Amino acid sequence: MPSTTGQLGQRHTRQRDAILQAITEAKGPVSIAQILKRAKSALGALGIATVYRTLNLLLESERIKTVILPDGRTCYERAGLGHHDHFQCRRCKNVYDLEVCPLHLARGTIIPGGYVVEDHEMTLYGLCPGCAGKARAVKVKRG
Amino acid sequence: MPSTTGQLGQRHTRQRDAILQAITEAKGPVSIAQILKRAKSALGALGIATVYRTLNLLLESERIKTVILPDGRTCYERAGLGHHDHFQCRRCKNVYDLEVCPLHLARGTIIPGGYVVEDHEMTLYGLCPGCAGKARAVKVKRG
DNA sequence: CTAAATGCAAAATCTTTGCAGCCTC
DNA sequence: GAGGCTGCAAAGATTTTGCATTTAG
Repeated sequence: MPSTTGQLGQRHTRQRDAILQAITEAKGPVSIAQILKRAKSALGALGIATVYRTLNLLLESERIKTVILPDGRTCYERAGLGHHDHFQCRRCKNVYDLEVCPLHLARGTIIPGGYVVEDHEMTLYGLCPGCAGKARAVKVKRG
Repeated sequence: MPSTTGQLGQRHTRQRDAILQAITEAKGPVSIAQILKRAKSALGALGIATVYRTLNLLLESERIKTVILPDGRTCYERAGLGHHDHFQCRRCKNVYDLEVCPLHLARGTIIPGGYVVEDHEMTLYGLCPGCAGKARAVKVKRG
């Protein structure tokens, strides 16, 4: 008799643990390569097919979301964070989640051109706190 | 003796014409598939490899730019338009260039979290003027 | 034990490249 | 006419799928 738990026959494995952890531990969206690297270091070995299959499972069960950055990198982040924009540092290339949305535009606002705005996705660029500090230090050193 | 015109031996062909035209005529970024379809209808036949090669040439000579939308679609638009955001209609799925940037944030502003903002890329979502009109008409019809 | 998950390798996509023939200039 | 351009098909890169083996429950 088939299971009726509604769990769609999902099992708990070391691989799935490590993959989900690699995503949830990050401060922002992470790429497949980053996920594979992190999870591999925790497991020793891990097939790329398992990563893709697990990501698709996590996407279907809405525990993670896909984030495609403007540079084309496909990344993943945990779901349920609510709306937030992203920030990519030009120096260290890391991507961070922003806590505040700098765009103040109410849902339904009509902007020039006659577009009715419902939503947006944005990536900001510049220097993250760490790299901004380093850049300042270099300037001071140089005089 | 090799050419010294600096033109890197670029020739004017029907194919390149049609491809560039497909991009410059659009109201916003267009995908490879759209470019191929439009250019093909103007030429009769066109190899996909020629499209890719021509796009890379146009990118190198900075006559077009790549735009990767948050849904992962790789599109192209003509260069030299200056900063602008994009708007994707949720109804007709078309992507338009916006004339005004709704984000008022000066270069160098430090936002919560300590990030120094230099720049941004944004895609807004909602209804384009045409689809907003149709949506209104449907509502009226229904009472 | 049983069915699901993994890992390999093969398949399916999308993009790039090599090469023979074609077309600008 | 010569060299760049095109189109085909083969090669790469990335993601998905099939199948035998392993493993969770």
